[in-house]
Order: sequence, then structure tokens, then C-alpha cells
Amino acid sequence: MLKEERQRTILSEVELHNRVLLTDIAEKLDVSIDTIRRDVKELDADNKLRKVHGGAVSLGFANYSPARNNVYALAQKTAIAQKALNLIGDNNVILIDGGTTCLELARLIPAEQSITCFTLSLPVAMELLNKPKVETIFIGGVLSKDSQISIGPNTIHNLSEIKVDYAFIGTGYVDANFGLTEFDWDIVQTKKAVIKASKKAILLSISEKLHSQHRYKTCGINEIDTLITELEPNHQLLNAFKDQDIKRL
Amino acid sequence: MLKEERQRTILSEVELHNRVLLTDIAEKLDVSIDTIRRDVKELDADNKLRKVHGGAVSLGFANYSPARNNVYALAQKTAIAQKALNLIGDNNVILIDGGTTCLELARLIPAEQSITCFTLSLPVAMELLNKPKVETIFIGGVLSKDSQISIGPNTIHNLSEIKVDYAFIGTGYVDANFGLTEFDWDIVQTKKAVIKASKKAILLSISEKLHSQHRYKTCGINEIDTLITELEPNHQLLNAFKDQDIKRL
DNA sequence: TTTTTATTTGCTGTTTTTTGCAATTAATAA
DNA sequence: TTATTAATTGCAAAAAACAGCAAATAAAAA
Repeated sequence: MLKEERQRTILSEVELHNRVLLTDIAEKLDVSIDTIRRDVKELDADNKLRKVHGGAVSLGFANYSPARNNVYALAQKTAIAQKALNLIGDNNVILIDGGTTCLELARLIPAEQSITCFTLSLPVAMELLNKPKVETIFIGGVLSKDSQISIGPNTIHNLSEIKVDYAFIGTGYVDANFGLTEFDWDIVQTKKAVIKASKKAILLSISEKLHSQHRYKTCGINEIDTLITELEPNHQLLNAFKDQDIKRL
Repeated sequence: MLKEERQRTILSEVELHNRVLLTDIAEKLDVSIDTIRRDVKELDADNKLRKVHGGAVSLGFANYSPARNNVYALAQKTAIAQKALNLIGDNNVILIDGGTTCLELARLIPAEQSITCFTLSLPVAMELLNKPKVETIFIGGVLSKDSQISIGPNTIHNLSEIKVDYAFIGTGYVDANFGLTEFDWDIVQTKKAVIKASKKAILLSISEKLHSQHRYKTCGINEIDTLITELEPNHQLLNAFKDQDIKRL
């Protein structure tokens, strides 16, 4: 077997599976591990792949960096935010929760749209300050360092005194049967209060999160008015939600 | 499984759910918790996520660092903030107002300093979230678009229910005889409430602002406990304040 | 062709990296 | 507080990387 042929095999393997183990490819091509190691070293030097301990990964795989593309699954989140936006009428009073999807919604609010917007998320509030016709009210309270939202009794009390048209909320985990769950107890308490403070709660969630669950329950699916994902409402991934008392958008 | 694959999976999980438990990932990937811990440590060092006790949180969720490129008279403001910092003792309860000087104070709080800090400024709150030992409480209310602080009746009411050791405040204009004045009526009302909510009000102001005044009065000089400027306390520019009931720092 | 030279490959022993385990210490929750 | 859970540290086994060497192969020159 020629060296060149060997290297081509390695490359196609990496392209196909995004990764390869040196031992696997050595066995497959029936050459010593050292030979493969030397091949991979060359390919790395030629910037055809990236050599890592025990194998090699494709360049696209290696360059994955949330720092550059700050928001995970941005395209999906934008699509969701766009759908959510259509629900909001002029002079509505809404509430926007924390999380990147909700932040995206805040970003997409057009300059001409005039609404009153409550929020307990610091980044969302920052975003809303740029919207000329949005009156922003921040629900105060103790700030959670991780999630950058107000939590705690004071927040919950403040929420108990309002009733908005729509609350756009995110969730850590969602499942058709188990409902919305979170990892953090304080956040669950706050989200419960948010849902109570709204006539209709709209859940924004990328489809990847569907069918996942965690420790603490925020609410059942039936307490949510509408579920917005990036998928078509009749997509098969949403089948589990069809029997539930929830709209899909 | 390659280390890179594992770390990639961890990142996706974190991006997806904002926050994850190390134990969950260890179980999912079927490796020891130590391995995951080491991976997360590396990813943290690479600024791909932030490690927290028991888990990890995504950066998009926990990061905010506005470049302070365009701050007028930054050097003076830093000097002022440094002096102010010396007043703060461990476990004090303080309030930090809005404005760039106060923001500078928030920035300079050391990571080891453990205090409780109220604020009504969005940028200050953002900054305080980066301080591990600062418990931050945001005073909610209607947000002012220009000053990025909470204003209005709700803010004033919330302030009426607290009493902090020190309130560090800024002002638009200050004069030894006319006291503190502002251009904006809403802000004056809020600042009044801030001063009332504190045992001692500390005014942070660059010397350039001394001997200026405007439309609406916040309070007289005697209601302020200490005036901090970038100047020496006995500097001649501060002469007009020597006869007043106010400390100079 | 044969000889010489350069390259490639596999092997050996050593060093480094990775991983899991256990004991101690630190942090958090009840 | 105490109980529980997580983090840290040191250690050892396993796997992988590395360096040097020699045999095998390919290429070039005589």
C-alpha cells in the first residue's frame, strides 16, 4: 500500500466521522501504529486535519468554539424568536425571561414596535434599552450569578403584583410528559411566579431540548399556552405534544 | 472515545441547557467524574465555558464585559473609585448608584471582598455579577433609557424598605452652596430615595463637576457624608466645601 | 544491469499523557 | 451544627507519543 493512498484513507475517514483513532486505522490498513502516527503528523503539518492524543479530528470539529459563534444554535433561536414576535401586538404588555432564546427575541423587537416589557434578565434589559418604543420594567431581586436573572422572594413578590398578556419563557429541560424542569431550585420558583403573572405563557425552546428532563419541576405542559420551536408545528418530533393541551407554533 | 470528542460533547450539552451537572455528563459519556472534572477545568481555562461547583455554565449565559473604551476622565474616576473602596469593610451592605464613576467603583471591587450590594444601575449590576463574593440585589423599576438605572415610584418604594451602610452616588452637577442638582426630574426623585435609604451617602465626583448646577435639586451638601474627588482633600478647589458639614477624601 | 543513496517502515525502550481510584479537604444543603 | 456532596491531591496502571536504530524498500547513479 502506498503512503499516499494510506493518507487519503485517513483523511476520508476523518471527513466522514469527524474523527479517527490511530489504532483503528492501523488495524484497518494493516500497518504499524507508528506509520499511521507519522502519516497523521504529516497531515497535521499540512493542515489537513488536527492530530490529538490517540487520534485525529477534522478541522471543522476542532475549530468549534462558542466564543466565536457566541450563541449555540443561533439560527434556530432566531427562527423561534421570529415566530414569537408575531404574537405580540401593539401596546401589549409582555414579560421576557432570561436565556439566549429569549434574549434573541428581545433583540428582534423592531424599533417601531411600542410595547411595555417586563423582564428579570439583565442582558434582556440591556437589549431592551436600545428599543425606542419599549417601556422596560425590571423586576428587582437578588441576582443569580449564573443565569443573570432576578431570583428569590422579592422577585416572586414583585411578580405576584403584575399580570402580563404574554410571558415568553425559556427552560433548561422540557418533556411532553414531565413538563418543564430545571436544574436549579431558585430558578424554578421564579419561573413558577412568572407563569402565574401571565395570562398566557409561551415556551421558547429549540427542538434539541425536547424530551429531556432534570431535577426540579417548573410546571406541566398544560400550563403552557403555546410551544414554539424552530420546527413546523406538525413535525414528527412534536408528536408527543399533540395529545397535550398546548398549541404548537 | 477521544478527549476532543468528549469535550465537544460537554460543550454542546452546556450550550444546550445553559447549565449541567458533572455527574450527569459523566454518566452520559460513561467515564469517571474525575475525567469530566478535568475536561471542564481545561475548557474553563480555554474560556469555552465557566466551571461552577458541581457543574458548568455556558459563557453566553454568564459573560458580559463591555469595553470601557470611551469613558471620560477615566484616570480621575479610577482614583476616586479607589478612595471609595477603602471605606468599604467586610460584610458591609452598600448601594452603588449609576454613572461611570460608580461603575468604576464596581469594577474595582476585589474578588476576595465579601459584601452585599444593592444597585439600580444595569451596568453596575452586570459588573457585580463577576465578583464571586458580592451578593447583588437589583432594585427593580422602570428603566431609564439614557441613564440605564431604575427610576419611578416602584423604585422609590423599594428603596424605602432598605437602609444600607454606605450609598455611593454620582450626580450630574454639584455646587458647595446649591448642593446636588440634576437635569432630570425622575432621577432626582430616585436619588433622593437612595440618600434616604443609606446611613451615609458618599458622593463620587470628578473635580470638573464642582461648582456647577442645574434645574432640579437632589439635596443640599450637608446631606452628603463624604465627598470624594480625585484631588487631595486640602486642594484649593475644595475650599468652598471646607465650611460645609461634609468630609472630604 | 549493479551499486549507491535516500526514504520508508517496524521495532525497542523510554517518556509523557490520560485515566481511574482512594484519602483528604472544602463547600453546600438540611 | 451535621450530613452530604464536590474538589483536590497523590498515586498507579494503561495507553500513546517519542527517539533512535536497523531492516526493507524505492530511487538514482554508475
